[in-house]
This record gives sequence, C-alpha cells and structure tokens, in this order.
Amino acid sequence: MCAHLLVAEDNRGQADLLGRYLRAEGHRVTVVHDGRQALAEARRQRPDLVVLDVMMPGLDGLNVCRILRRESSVLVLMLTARSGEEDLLLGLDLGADDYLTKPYSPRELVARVRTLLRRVDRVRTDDTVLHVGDLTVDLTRRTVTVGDKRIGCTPAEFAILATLAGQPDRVFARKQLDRDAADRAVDTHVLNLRRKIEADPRHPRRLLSVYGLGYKLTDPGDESS
Amino acid sequence: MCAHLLVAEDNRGQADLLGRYLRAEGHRVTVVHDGRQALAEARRQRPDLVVLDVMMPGLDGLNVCRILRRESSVLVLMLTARSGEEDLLLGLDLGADDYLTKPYSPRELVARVRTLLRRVDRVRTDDTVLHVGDLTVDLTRRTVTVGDKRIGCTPAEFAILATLAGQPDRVFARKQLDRDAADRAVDTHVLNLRRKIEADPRHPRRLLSVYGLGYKLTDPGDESS
DNA sequence: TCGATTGTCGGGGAACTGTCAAGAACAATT
DNA sequence: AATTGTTCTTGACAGTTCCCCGACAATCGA
Repeated sequence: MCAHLLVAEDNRGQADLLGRYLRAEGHRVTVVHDGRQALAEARRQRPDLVVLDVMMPGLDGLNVCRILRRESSVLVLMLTARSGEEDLLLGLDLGADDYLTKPYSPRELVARVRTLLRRVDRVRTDDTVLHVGDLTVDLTRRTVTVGDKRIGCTPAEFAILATLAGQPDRVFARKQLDRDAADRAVDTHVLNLRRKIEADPRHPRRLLSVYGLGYKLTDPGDESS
Repeated sequence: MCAHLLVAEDNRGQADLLGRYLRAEGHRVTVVHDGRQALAEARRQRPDLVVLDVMMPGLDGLNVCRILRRESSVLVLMLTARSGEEDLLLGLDLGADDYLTKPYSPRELVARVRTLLRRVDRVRTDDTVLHVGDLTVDLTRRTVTVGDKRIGCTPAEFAILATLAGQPDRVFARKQLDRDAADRAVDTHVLNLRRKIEADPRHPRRLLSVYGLGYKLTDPGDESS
C-alpha cells in the first residue's frame, strides 16, 4: 500500500503540493521538474509508479512514458493539461495506466494512485489455489485444507506439498522436493505431512512413496490413478 | 450525508450562526474560536470536515491547515477575509479543499460543505475503508477502529496495518510491510499494534505471524481461516 | 532371503519470533 | 538554539518452532 513514487511536474508549487499529499498517504516520493530528470530518476530508483505531467520542458511526458514503457513495466499516471482527445488517447496508447485532466484535486490524484497500486498488488498475487481431491493448497494465503479442516504447515512442509500439488500424480525425486537438503530430510517432512493430511498415516492414500524414485500426491477418490 | 464537522471561527456570533445552519442540515458540529483549539479538537474528534477561518488569534487558519495536512487528509474549507489572491492561492497550496471569501451567506457555506462531503463520499465508495472482522481501517481519514473503539496509530503502524488490511489473510513478508527498514523494526511495530488491537496481545487472534514468512491480518470470527 | 529403500523417532542446534529498553531521528514548542 | 515529546530503529536476550541428522525398524523388489 505504501510505495515508492516519482512525480514529474514542471510547476514547482504544484509538484510540491502533490508531494505533500502523497507523502501524507505514506508513500516515499521523489519530485523532479523535467523529463530528463524523470527518466534518469526512474532508471536509478525504480519506483513503483510515476506521475507524469504531459507538458514539460526538454523531454515531454509523452516521450518519457514511451521510453519508460520500452524498458520497464512501471505504472504511469499522466497529467494532461487539456481534455483534448489527442493527448488523452495518445497517452493511453503509449501505455499509461491512467490519466487525469487538469484541473484536478490533489485528493483525486491520491485516490487514483491508491487504486492503481492496489490493482497491481492484486494481480501480482493472483490467487492460486491448487486442488487434489479434497486437499486444497492456497499459495497466496499459504494455507492447506483437507475436506474443510484447516491444517498448519511449516515452511518446508508447505513447499513440498505445493510442489506435489502443482502436478498431481507426477512422481518427484527427493532432490526436486528439497533442492539442497540431504535426501532423508524430505522423508521426515513427508512423515509429518502424512500425520496431518492422512486419515491413517500408516497407510497413506494421498501422499504416496514410489519405491526407488520419490513421492507423489494423488486424489484418493480418483479410480484412474 | 450528515457528518461530523468542526468549525473554527474567532467571531463568536458568526461561529454560532454557522453552527446553527450546519446543525439544521443534520450535521454534528463542534465550534471553537482559535487555532489551537481547532487543532486539538480535530485530533481528538477526527471530524469529516473542518471549516477554518484564516484570521484567528494564536495559530492562524493557514497554519492549522498545514499541520492538519501533514497528519491526515481530512477535508478543509477555508474562510478568507479578503479576496486577495495571496491568501487564496496560499490556502489552496496548503491543501485546502475549497475556500469562501467573506462576506458569504451561511447558505452558501452549507452548499459548499454538501458538495465537499459528496465528493468524499464518492471517493470513499471505491474501497478506501477496509474491514477485517470488526477491525476498520479508514484510509482517507487515517483512522482505525476495533469494534467501536477508535485507536491511535503512528504513521508506521498505520502503513503496516493498511497493507495487511488491504488483503486479509494474505501473508506479507516483512520487506513488503516496510520496504526499506531492517526486518526487525517491523516486529516492533507489530508488537505495538497488537497491544492496540488485540484483546490479549500475548495470544494474538488478528495479527498473526507466519513462521519464516511474515505476518497476516485475519478475521478472528471467521471459522474458515 | 538379502540388499536397498523407506518409515519412524528423538534430540541437538539453527532459525525465527516476542519482548524490552536504550538510543537515534524527527517534529513541535519555548 | 535548546527543550520536550513522540516515533522509529536497533541490539540483546529469551522463548519458541523448525530443520536435519543419525539410528534402527519395517518394507520392498528380485
């Protein structure tokens, strides 16, 4: 929610105002006053989002946006002076993520920034939920459920289970399940996992060992396996 | 549309008049007569909007506005004595949301207040208030409530809580919660947050740590978590 | 049956979190 | 400029959780 922002606006007063608002929101803000600085700082600092005034001396906002887009996928919010559609559409075609037409209230800008940041935050962590029978592995919430019972996993256990659940029925060698560790460490984790996800850990029906190869995760209700 | 307002105006007669008009609109109104009181009450009550006379004994309206802006994004409506542009622009640059030049009719003020509140209401509908169980985080007003008790947060605490509340149940690494800081600083903030939002800070039920990964915020009343 | 592989357990030690207190950084006030 | 007060950070220590290893038992495949 709090992010690193770059504001490029040639009007100093306006720029400072925006800076204050955005900092009050908890963001870390760098302010620059022309296109070249904007580009340089964007490259150096790698901000999460860039606020770009279209009208700037030297390199204008549209060009900065175009260049930035070629080399990164940073969020860009354009500030356009007129509501002329040329600016507007051109700006969007250049890959801006949003735009505001002057005059606008700083509060509105703050709200837009918030919305943009939240949007990417969600996309980046797109919910990925794996299912194997009634076993569920939620990668973003980092939770595992069997039936509707939630079970807790240690980091190592979760990592192993997530790998197995990613490709049900496929056999994974111990090395694939725990890259660095000595083979037998995996066994211990599998043991502990079975105690958590198997009804009868002595006779596993989900997390099976394949003699000489490794382990696999399977759906106990699926006849074809 | 009825809200909590704070009116700061040193002329008693004028202040009372405004109070009556605004209360007739359905608002809850507190009236104070100088800058210091204004600041103190704004901090204590966290109103939705502050009406600030520029001319006030002690701390003037412009300074009150500037200070308020640093610590919250509450709506501010300035009352300026002259129509001189210095005051006007300065006021707006300080972050006021609107202004009125004396003399004005109370009716006009009421109308402006209505407009401002509507604007914020619109912004607020695009998710600026986060809920996790009975925990509420208001991003615009920078307030946190648990049940119906409001708690005060430092900027760092608020930023962390806002991030967590934005995606309940998701696990955030310490780096994600405080991008630059050393990991353990986050722990201390979490500790302090727990003392504020947990009934029993030693046994947290809302702000949970996830071993090896970070923290997550959860709804203690939600069985599925 | 025999050798290879896997299941199982417990403990040492590493890694992580909780907690506190002191100092640094910062802002507001005099 | 000095002060006061608040907030942030850091380091230390304690307590907890987890990982990994070694050992032995059980099981598998030929």
